[in-house]
Amino acid sequence: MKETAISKASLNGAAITGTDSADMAADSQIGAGIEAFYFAYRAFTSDPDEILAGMHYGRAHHRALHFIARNPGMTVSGLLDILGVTKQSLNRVLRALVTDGLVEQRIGLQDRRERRLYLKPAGQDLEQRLSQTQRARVQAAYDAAGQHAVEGFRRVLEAMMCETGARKFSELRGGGEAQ
Amino acid sequence: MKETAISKASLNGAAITGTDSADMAADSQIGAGIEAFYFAYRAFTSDPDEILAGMHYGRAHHRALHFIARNPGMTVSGLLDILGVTKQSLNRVLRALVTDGLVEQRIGLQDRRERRLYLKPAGQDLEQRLSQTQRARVQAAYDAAGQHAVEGFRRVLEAMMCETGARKFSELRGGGEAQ
DNA sequence: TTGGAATGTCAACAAGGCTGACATAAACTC
DNA sequence: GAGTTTATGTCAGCCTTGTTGACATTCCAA
Repeated sequence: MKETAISKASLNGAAITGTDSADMAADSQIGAGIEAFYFAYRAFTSDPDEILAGMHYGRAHHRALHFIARNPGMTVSGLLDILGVTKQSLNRVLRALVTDGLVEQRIGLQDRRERRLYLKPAGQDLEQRLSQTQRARVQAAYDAAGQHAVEGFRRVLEAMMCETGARKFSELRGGGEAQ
Repeated sequence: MKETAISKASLNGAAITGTDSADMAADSQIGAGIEAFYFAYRAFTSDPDEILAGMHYGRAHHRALHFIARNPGMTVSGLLDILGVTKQSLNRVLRALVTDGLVEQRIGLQDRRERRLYLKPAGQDLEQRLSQTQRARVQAAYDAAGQHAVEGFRRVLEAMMCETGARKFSELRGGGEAQ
C-alpha cells in the first residue's frame, strides 16, 4: 500500500486546483490506464464476437455458455446473480440456447422449482471454440508480459471490482456447487 | 519472456488432451484472469453509467466526450477511427451532444470539409464528472495494488491489444495533433 | 473539370439491455 | 389445508447502440 501525494491529486482534480509535476505524471498514468483498459477489453472480446457473428448468437450467449461451462448444474437464479441482468433478458438468451440444443435444463432433485443448467455436447463444442481464442490471446499477453506482470495485472483487477463483483468472483473461484 | 509448458497446454486444450498438474494450474490462472477481467471491466464502467442513466445519454456519449476532451480539435473521421463504429452510429451520438450544447464543431481552416471537435463548457463539466468517478476507482485500485502491480497491469493490457488498437493507443499517448 | 475524400442524413433493422404485468408450480409456514 | 413466498417463464413494449444501404453536399487535388 503506497499512499503518496498521488491520491490527494486525484481527489481534488489536478486540472482544476494547483498542479505540480508529480501530480501531472500520476494523472497521465491514470489516463493511460483507462484508455489501455478500454482498448484491451475491446480486443479481448473481439475474437469470440467474430465467431459469434454469423450465427444468430451474440456476446450475451457467450457469457451464459461460459459460466454454465465452469459451473455445471448451476441454477437460473445463480446465473442471473452472476451476470447482473434481468430474468427477461437472460431468458431470451437461455431459451435460444435450449431450443438449439446447446444447453439442457434439468429439474432440481431437492427443489423441483429449480432448473439446473448443463451444456450439451454442441454447447460444449461452441464454448470450447469461443474459449480457445480468448485463452490464446490472454496466454499470449501473459507470455509477452511475464509472470511478474501477470501477478500485478491480477492484483489491480481484483482491487478494481466492486465488493459484490469481488464476492461473486471469489465464490466462483472457490468451488462451484453442483447437485 | 517466460515460455514454458504453459503455452503448449493452452494450444492443445488441456481439457481434451492429457493434463498434468502444471497445465491445470496454468489453465486455472488463465480462466481466473478472464473472469477477473470481466468483473473488473464491469465495475470500471458502472460509475459513469450510473451518472449517465437518467440523462438521455449512454456509454457511447461518454466515449465521444472522453476522446474529444483529450484530443481537442480532432476530426470526426479521427474519432471514427478510434472508436471503430460506423459514421451513422457516431453521428447520432455526436448530433445529440452538439444540439445540447456540449460539443462544438468548427470547420477546418486548412481543409474546410473537416469538422474539428471541441468540448463546450457544459461538455467539459459532464466529462469531468464522468472522468472523476472512473479515475477515483482506478486510483483506488492502483493504491491498493501498489506501484509494482500497476506496471504489470499496464504491461499485460498493452500486450493484449490487437495491433491496430495498440497503434491508436500509442498515437493518442504520443501527442494529439490539434489545429 | 472531374474524381475522391469528409461529412451528414434518411430509413430500416437487430441485439440486448430495461420495466411492468401476469402465470405456474413447488416449497414453505402457520 | 390455506395462504405466502420462491423460482421460473413469458408477453408486450421501450431504449440505446450497433449495423447496412443509399444518397446529398462540400471541397480538395490532380
